[in-house]
Amino acid sequence: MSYDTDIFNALRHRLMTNGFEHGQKVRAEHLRLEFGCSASTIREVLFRLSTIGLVEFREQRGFRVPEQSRALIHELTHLRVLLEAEGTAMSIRRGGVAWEARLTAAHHQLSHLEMRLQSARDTAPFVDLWFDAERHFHETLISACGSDALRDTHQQIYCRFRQQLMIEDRAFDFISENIRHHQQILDAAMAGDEALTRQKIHDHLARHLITDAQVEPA
Amino acid sequence: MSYDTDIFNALRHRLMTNGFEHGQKVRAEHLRLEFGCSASTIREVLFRLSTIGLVEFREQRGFRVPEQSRALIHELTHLRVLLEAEGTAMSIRRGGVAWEARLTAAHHQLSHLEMRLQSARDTAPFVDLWFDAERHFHETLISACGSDALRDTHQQIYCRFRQQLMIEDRAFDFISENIRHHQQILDAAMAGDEALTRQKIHDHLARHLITDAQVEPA
DNA sequence: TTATGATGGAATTTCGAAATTTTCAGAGTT
DNA sequence: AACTCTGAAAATTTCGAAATTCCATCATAA
Repeated sequence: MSYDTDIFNALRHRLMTNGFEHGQKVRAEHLRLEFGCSASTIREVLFRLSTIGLVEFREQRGFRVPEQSRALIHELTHLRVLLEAEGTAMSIRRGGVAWEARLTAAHHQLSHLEMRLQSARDTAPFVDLWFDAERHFHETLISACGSDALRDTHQQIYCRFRQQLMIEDRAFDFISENIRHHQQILDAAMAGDEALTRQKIHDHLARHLITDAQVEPA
Repeated sequence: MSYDTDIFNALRHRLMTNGFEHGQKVRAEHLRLEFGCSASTIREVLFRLSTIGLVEFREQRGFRVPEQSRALIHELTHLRVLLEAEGTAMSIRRGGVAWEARLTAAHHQLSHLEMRLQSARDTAPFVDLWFDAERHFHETLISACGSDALRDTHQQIYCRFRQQLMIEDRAFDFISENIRHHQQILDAAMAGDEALTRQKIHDHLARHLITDAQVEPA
């Protein structure tokens, strides 16, 4: 495995979880020391991350983590619903039993974790696990869509979405809501009901959308 | 303007038009000589292009232009329809007169060019102009959608779509069809009919989709 | 003839440093 | 107090070269 790809994945993960603060400058010089490689290598990785929007690049002023923004969260959520609903509908049509099995497994793992989270006193040690399980469930939803392009695009948007939410969003505040949503998505998908599945995916993410009421508060 | 960005745009344009053949290796060493910069600079740019899918990267084996593939064209078309129809519907809702004016202007330029193309003996000198006009029209369609994230994503997909089509697709073979399609999209959008506009955008791109009949030819 | 392995040239990846630009703290001015 | 200037420190961008890895060619052997 090459250096480049390792560092890319490490930084991507850190940017999606809580390794950086929004708006913080990402100093290539510091990362160079941390990873023990040269500035060029770090720079390559940061450019790659900037192309998918995980860091912003300004000439002569380096890279920085995008600011958190309600409007951007709304945009990314909208795109996620669009891509995820479409991909899941395609999976329903062409996934077959193998996909249903994988989806059931992914949901089982996720819901098991969420149950434990619900009754845990200290949720901190679960955060990383939950993060992976939730992502795996949503990736599995679209995994049988048959379009790598759609999956890649969805992954880009999902990464940015997570990055935007990470600090504000306390996963545990909405655990019981999430459990219900995930169950509904699973049920609708297993029943082969495309329209209902689309609806449930939308409902699951709807709280991140800005409604007209919020834009123009009477 | 920095070197990096210049080279990035130059290569992106070349990859979208006809500067490279599908599957061809992109030798950083050669580009280094051509652009008169160092290998690292070229490498940075190629990594950025690889992140959006315009070149493929394999460790220790450099970069190459993606192969042309019917399946990929189908996937990219599908995504384009999804994003462009959604973005245009949003533009219809919130674009207002300013957007209508811009769209009319973009369409006028495009159709004027297509008329001349239709009657031209040698179409070669028009290709670049048509390329820009067509892209401008489609970008204008979604320009008032209010979501930078959607616009960025659409642009990525559009670039890859163009790259896949460039060699196979002889623009002039479908000029009269395109003229009709563009007119229908414009009319539906100006009439404020979201559903019809979505339909017309789909129809416009439908010939790049693989139908069931093609997949399983009796 | 086919397969295997060696070899040299070409392309890649990474590095460290030089050149350029920004940033920031503090001195001086209005 | 607010503003500008200045110079040093820090960060960036680019470069050229060293180290590594691939690839085509050819020689050798089964």
